[in-house]
This record gives sequence, structure tokens and C-alpha cells, in this order.
Amino acid sequence: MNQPLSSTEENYLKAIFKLCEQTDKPASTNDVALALNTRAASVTDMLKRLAEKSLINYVKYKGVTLTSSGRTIATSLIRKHRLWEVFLTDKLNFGWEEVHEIAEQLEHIKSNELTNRLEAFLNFPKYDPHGDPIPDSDGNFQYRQQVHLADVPLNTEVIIVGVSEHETSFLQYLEKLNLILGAKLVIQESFEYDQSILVTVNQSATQNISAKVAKNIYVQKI
Amino acid sequence: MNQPLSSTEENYLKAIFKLCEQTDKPASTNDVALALNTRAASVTDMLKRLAEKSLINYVKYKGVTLTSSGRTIATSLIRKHRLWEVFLTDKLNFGWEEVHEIAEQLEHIKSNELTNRLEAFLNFPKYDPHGDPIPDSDGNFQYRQQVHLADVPLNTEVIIVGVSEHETSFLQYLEKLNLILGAKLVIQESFEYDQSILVTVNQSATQNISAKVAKNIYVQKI
DNA sequence: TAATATTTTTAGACTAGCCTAAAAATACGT
DNA sequence: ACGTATTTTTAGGCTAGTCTAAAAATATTA
Repeated sequence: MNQPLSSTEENYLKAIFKLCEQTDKPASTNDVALALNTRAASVTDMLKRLAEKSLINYVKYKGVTLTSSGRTIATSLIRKHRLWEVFLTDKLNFGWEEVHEIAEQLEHIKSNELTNRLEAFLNFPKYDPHGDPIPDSDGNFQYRQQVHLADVPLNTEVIIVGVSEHETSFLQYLEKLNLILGAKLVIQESFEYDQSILVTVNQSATQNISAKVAKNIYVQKI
Repeated sequence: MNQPLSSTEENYLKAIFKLCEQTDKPASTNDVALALNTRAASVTDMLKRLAEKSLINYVKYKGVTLTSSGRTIATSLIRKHRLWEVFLTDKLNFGWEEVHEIAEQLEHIKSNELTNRLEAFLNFPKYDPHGDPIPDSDGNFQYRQQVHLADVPLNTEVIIVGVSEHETSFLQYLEKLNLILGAKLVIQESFEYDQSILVTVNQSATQNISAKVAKNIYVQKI
């Protein structure tokens, strides 16, 4: 009864997980369609099949959440995705903006033994190259208190711990500005006019950062 | 026009490559069906599609060979498969009998950059854990003169360089007998009766090896 | 070489996953 | 609360890849 899922089915579960994670409310058919770049009608079809397999709770017209077995699969995918991202950056020297696409493929490789050995080989990393937590083999995430750079008061010393946007161009831009994981920042000034901020990066250069960028950088007080 | 192939299509190309490699004759529909554990009718369907894409030369009732673009894809798959096998054994400490199945999945990951970086990370290995040559990025194999252990004359010192059978149980059995890559062997005696042979392994233990096993071990004179 | 055996192809059907268009259900604005 | 707008589902159809059964082509053997 528990035959392995197709990559397509796995992607649906992962998308539903991510949609429900934030709000804790059921995800709508349209939300899933948008996330997977597909059509609502296709989603309805798939939801019926996944419900049949007891991987989701699906009520017509009311949206969808994951069952506990669905969640187990989704977190396992995220675990694999993030471990492979660490492998690609740390061992193969890929840039943090290049790894997502390849990890999208690697996350579907089926072998728990492989995942666990990879984790050990990488020295049990707790975060991926974008600062996202890597769940353990039971699916538990080690969340961290983190704030958006945009919400930090003036003159507080903080360190970049993550980003909430993974688009290639955004990550390349951050890299250019030296805004990488671990960089130390102090906000010097905040401009009412366009919500941009002036920050000192690693105690040297001082740069202006747009509101949009500041909203997508996670930091932690030191 | 050159859209990426499905894993299924890739597996057909790989199977055809392996069937034609030895004999250099076209592979029959039945051979392909047998290799892929599918039915002749399914193979005929797929051959039509692959011919349409100019990846194979297919003549009805006459069999199939690869075109040069088909061969390029097939060797790239074999290259990826074998590089991943090296990764799994050398970096993740899998046994040589465990890696085939996982590499079957990993070989379909699409990214030339990944393959080339993996190769560099592994220090440009020339052979996989079973002793099979790893083609370079242009698809060139570095073949080696090698003979089956069964064909070696008495009292010749040889070294195990490969196996021509990858079945899990066979590889586990070899491991048990210390018949692993690099082991030094000298044939002491050959028995007419059942074609079995008596060999000294690594200058210590002397063992009897069945004809079937001896036919599946490749060796090289030292 | 004619009859038989084997191999290969065709025909038709099935599933997964996707689509568009239309119908049904739900939500929203006045 | 009623009509309109939006969302969701249904209906029907498409492709890739598989299958079985039957027909056609090739090979074998007397």
C-alpha cells in the first residue's frame, strides 16, 4: 500500500507544507496552483489522489492541509534539499545562488541511508547556505529567533543569519554588496522618505540598503 | 528542438549503448525489452519516438543502434553513474554492492557543471568501484587490457581490476572471500572436473574459486 | 521451399499528469 | 440579502509510457 511517490506528488506535498507552515491555515487550490506554476483544475485532480493516499486532509472548496504522514514526507524532502545545498556549496564550491535548482532534483533521490550518511559527511549542519534550518531525521526544525533587518533599531549590532527570498538575482546582488551570511551590520540611519537604511558592513564600508532588500534579510542580535 | 529527455528515454539510450558496445551489431527489440524489464511492444513505441528525435538509427524488424548524439547522451549517463558510485563508496563509505541502485537515480540529475565539479572533487577517478572505466567529458573511455581470471595460466601473479557482474549477492560473496579490487592472486591449480581453480589471495590464504566466479573477475598481470 | 516457430509491429486500452472551457459553489459589495 | 465576482470543481481531451492480444514479418527446419 505504501508504494513510493512520484516526484510530482512529492512536489505537491512540499508546496502544501510551505503554504501551511506560515499561516497554519489550510492552503487553497489556487495557492497551490500558483506555487507549482500549474492550473487549479490540475491541482484539484492531484488533491483527490493525495487524499486517497491519506497524505492530505482535503475538503472540497475548503482547502488542504497535510496529514502526519504527508508532513513526514514533506519535511524529509526539505531535509534532503537543504543537505544537498550544503554539499554543493561546501564541497563543490557552488555559489549560494546556484544550488537551489540542482537541489530541486537531488531532493527526490530515494534512500534514507544516503541522506543520513550525507548529513554525517557534512558534519551535521544545522542550516543551509541561505540560513534555513535543516530538519533532523524525525522532521524537527531547529528554529531560531531572527528578525528582518528592516525591523532592527538604530545602532544595534546584528549579524546576517538568513534570507527570506531565494531568487538568483537577489542573492547575486547581496553577494556583490558583501551582504552574506555572517556579515556584521550596524544601522546608522533610517530614511523616512523611501524606508531605505544606511548600514555599516563588517565595521568598514557603509552602504545604503533599499527597504525591499532590508525586508528580505534575516539578522540576529549579537 | 533539443528539450531535455525523460529518465525513461535516457534509460533506453543507456540500454542500447550497452547492448551495442560489446557486439557492435544492432540491438534487437527483444534484447532491449529484456534489458529494461519491459515488453517488446513498449520498446517498439519508444524506438519510434527516439528515432524521431534522431537519437537512434532504427530500421523496422532490423534492430537499433545509437546515432552520435544518442551515444553522447548514453556515455554522459554512464559517466555520471560511475562518478556518483565513486562518491558513494569513497566519501560516504557505502559498500560496492550498495551503490548501483542509488547511482541509477543520481545519473539522471541534469547539470554538466555538477558532473564536472564532482569529478574534480573526487580527484578525477579513472575507474568506478567495480573497476569499470569512467568516460571523460567527451565520452572517451580509457579501456584497459584485462582478462577474466578463468583465462589466466597457472603460477601467474595477477591483480583484480574489475568484475563483469554487478549483482549484489555476487559482490557480497566476493567481499567475504577478500576478492576485492587490488587483491593479488596466483593460480595454483586448475581442476578439469568442474573448471574450478585454486588461488592464493594476497600471498596468504589459498581458496577454491568456482568457474562461474572466475569468469566474472577481471585481472591484470603485474 | 513449404510449413512452422519466433520475433516484431500494430491496434486498442489503461494510468498519471496536465490542459481548457463550462458549471457549481463560495465570497463580496452595496 | 441579493446580485456579482471569484474560486473551485467537473467534464472532456491531450501526451508519455505502459500493457495485452492479434497481425505481420522474419527465421528456422524438415
